[in-house]
Amino acid sequence: MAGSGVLQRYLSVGEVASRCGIAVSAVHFYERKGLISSIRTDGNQRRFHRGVLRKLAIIKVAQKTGIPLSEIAEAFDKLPHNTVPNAKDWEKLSSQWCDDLNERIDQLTRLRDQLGQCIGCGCLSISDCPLRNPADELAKDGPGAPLLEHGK
Amino acid sequence: MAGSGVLQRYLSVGEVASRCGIAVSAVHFYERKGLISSIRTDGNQRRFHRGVLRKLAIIKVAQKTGIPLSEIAEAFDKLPHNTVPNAKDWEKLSSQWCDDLNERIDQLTRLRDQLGQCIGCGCLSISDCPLRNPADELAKDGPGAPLLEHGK
DNA sequence: TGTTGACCTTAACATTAGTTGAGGTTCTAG
DNA sequence: CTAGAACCTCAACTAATGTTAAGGTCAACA
Repeated sequence: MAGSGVLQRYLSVGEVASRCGIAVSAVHFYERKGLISSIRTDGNQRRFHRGVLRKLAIIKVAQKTGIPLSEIAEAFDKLPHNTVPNAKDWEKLSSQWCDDLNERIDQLTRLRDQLGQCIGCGCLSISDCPLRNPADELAKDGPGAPLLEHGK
Repeated sequence: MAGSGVLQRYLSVGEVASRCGIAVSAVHFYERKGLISSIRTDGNQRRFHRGVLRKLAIIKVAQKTGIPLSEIAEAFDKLPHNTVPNAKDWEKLSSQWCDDLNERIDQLTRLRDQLGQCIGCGCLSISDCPLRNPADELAKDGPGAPLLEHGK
């Protein structure tokens, strides 16, 4: 085990991976993308500060909400200090992502309602739907699908 | 213009693309993936039955709900007849996808609530969070991230 | 008939988020 | 000290969803 003190100061890549429930290759990947960082031993092996666990936990949550890694990296970069995110940082990040999440939920909810309406009205399938031009001669009005723009 | 009768029976790929608001390359792509089909002119150009517009509208909606193309293709394949989806088909497809959508919304909602809780409790950032082992010595209990499993 | 825009195929590229394998080095336990 | 586990790099591959480019053909209008 790397650095097996009573209170380990540094973690090997394998330890980080297993403690976070992700693959070693994913840890490497996140480091390449600049999301986390490490120092090296004399033998060129990575050693991670334990704060990386918090970062990885944050990454996992953000990913679940649908935030791409690039944005997560950006958010990390914008933190005032370049160490481990503290409580205040986390609050900032998470409430921002919570907003994003709410917006995505709203979008999907609107879509669901629209879909529900369209199941009833049959606008996708029946030619006399108010939104669908009867003989499709609306086409000359220009491109773009006039369908399913109910709620819009 | 291809087949310029008073009531066009067949559409060229460009017409289909512009009427659906998608790129020609996307139409080709969907055909390669088996989602739509066409016949050919003597000169080897595609001609699409107008029903393809309905199919493409359905594809667009399904994609918005997060259904991958492979599943859309599967759903199309399972339709009893192999022509254009009719009202009943559409109802079946859309209500199924509506269920999927609802589930995704529920998932995201649970995540949001969890995130909201964690903003307050600070479990990701503060070491005395009930879910976070104080000195991280819980690690020997095996791999896996113990964080953010509140609502689970 | 000539020109031009729309079309054809095939292959390569782009993006996101990683995984897998080859070939070689380091670390740790016995 | 040595075997084997864990680590290293680099390149290639996966999957989904398309786009772009190259090189060639077709068709419609004047």
